[in-house]
Amino acid sequence: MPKTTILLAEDEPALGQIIKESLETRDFNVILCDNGEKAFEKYQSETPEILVLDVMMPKKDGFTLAKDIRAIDDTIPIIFLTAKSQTQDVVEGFTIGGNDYLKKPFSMEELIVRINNLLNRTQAQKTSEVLKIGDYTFDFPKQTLQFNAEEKSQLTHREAHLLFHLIKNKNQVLERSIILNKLWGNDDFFSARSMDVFITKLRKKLSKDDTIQIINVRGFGYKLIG
Amino acid sequence: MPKTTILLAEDEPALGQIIKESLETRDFNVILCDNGEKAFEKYQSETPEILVLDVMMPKKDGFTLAKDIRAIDDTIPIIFLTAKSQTQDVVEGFTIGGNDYLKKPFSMEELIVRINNLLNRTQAQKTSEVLKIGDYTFDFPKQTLQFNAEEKSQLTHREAHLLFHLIKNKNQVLERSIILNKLWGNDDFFSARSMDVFITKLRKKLSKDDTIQIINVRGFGYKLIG
DNA sequence: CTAATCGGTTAACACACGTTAACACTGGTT
DNA sequence: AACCAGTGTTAACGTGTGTTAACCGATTAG
Repeated sequence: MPKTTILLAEDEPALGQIIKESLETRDFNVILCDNGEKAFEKYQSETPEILVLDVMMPKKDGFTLAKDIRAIDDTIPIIFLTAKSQTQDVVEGFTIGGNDYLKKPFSMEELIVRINNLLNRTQAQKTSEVLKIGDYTFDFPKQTLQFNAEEKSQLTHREAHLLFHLIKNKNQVLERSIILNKLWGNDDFFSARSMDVFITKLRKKLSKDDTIQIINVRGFGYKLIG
Repeated sequence: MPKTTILLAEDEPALGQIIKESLETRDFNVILCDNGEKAFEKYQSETPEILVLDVMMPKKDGFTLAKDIRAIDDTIPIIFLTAKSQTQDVVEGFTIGGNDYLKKPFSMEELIVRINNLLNRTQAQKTSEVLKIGDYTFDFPKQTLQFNAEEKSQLTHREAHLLFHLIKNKNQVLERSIILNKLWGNDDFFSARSMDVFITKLRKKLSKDDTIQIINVRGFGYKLIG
């Protein structure tokens, strides 16, 4: 999974560096700018997934910057960092529309929670992980498998993950060791036998559509065709 | 109004006493401990509203102490007192979930301003914790759950806390041990079985909207989807 | 051809989790 | 003091999931 890119605009160097480093330990990719104009340039060149903007900045303040970016992109989540002197109603005007704000001083935990909230919300609306394979519909997050308009059947956690990887690599050979390491954390004898059992289970659950098959490639892995 | 209780952990006796006395003149109730272990005991027995922790202490340092307390309570404000002015230490403090930090030497005025900031802020944010999940509206502070426009049903304390964490981690797997340590304070057999009961209760109360589900991930935890 | 290896299938098993009810504890009411 | 309602824990029993074992056929190396 590629890292999520955050554009951070904060003019106070020490604080900006602290936030940047903390977010990087949480596996985000952070671009730090110390004024609004630079931030606008970076927004266009780097296409970040989310913006964290200090309100008071030289050259171009956070609200103006947000307005300019909103004119181009009206879905990207924005979090404002405001000093305590900002009046309540100015701030609240901007909280409508997928935005959020944080009063300084704030804890990193709070910021991270809000970033994740906004990312999840927009992600859930963008790409729900519903995959189609033959006459089946597979909902990975809900772990359900539906044949045509028949009743949904519930898959177990392991079944769902295994099927997910097979579908993602449809019509290609998926190596045994790769699956084993991803789902079992190792590729020893017992895990391998366990996986065989799950392949059997999936074959059974996918047997209603005979155009799709899980084919074994001896010594290498499996290939889902359909 | 009852006095606000501050837990102060500071190993240098002279400094600890000065801070304690000046805070008491500002009408705070101060518990002073000279090491991290004592502080943890006092935290449990006295339930303070805010923590002021020296980073370098014998027995248990401030960061470790904060980590242990955060496992139980993730809302209590924490202020770190640090002699080391290096950025890395500050970052570590923030990522644990600390709310603020002060570099030594600092003025009492600074400390008091920050204490008041954090107390006001967390109070203000606690009252607005209204979360949406599917067709339900969950009011965490009021412990109510409402389906569409139907009448609100009252949740118990445990139910509300468990649901809160599930919603905060919506569409991600929430580890059993994390929930158990946060809500029960341990993760032994009996607490685990107790939690199972509450999961059952929540599933029942959330059953009116069948797009949302609490899915179990065997051996890891639960995932709220919707 | 034979032995060795890999994978397929089924069943047995251990244990994590689900569900319900009984129980203990608390705080309030009469 | 006796009672009651509400809350959370413990107990008992049932179900589901994933691992292991056993047995088998298919494929391939020697």
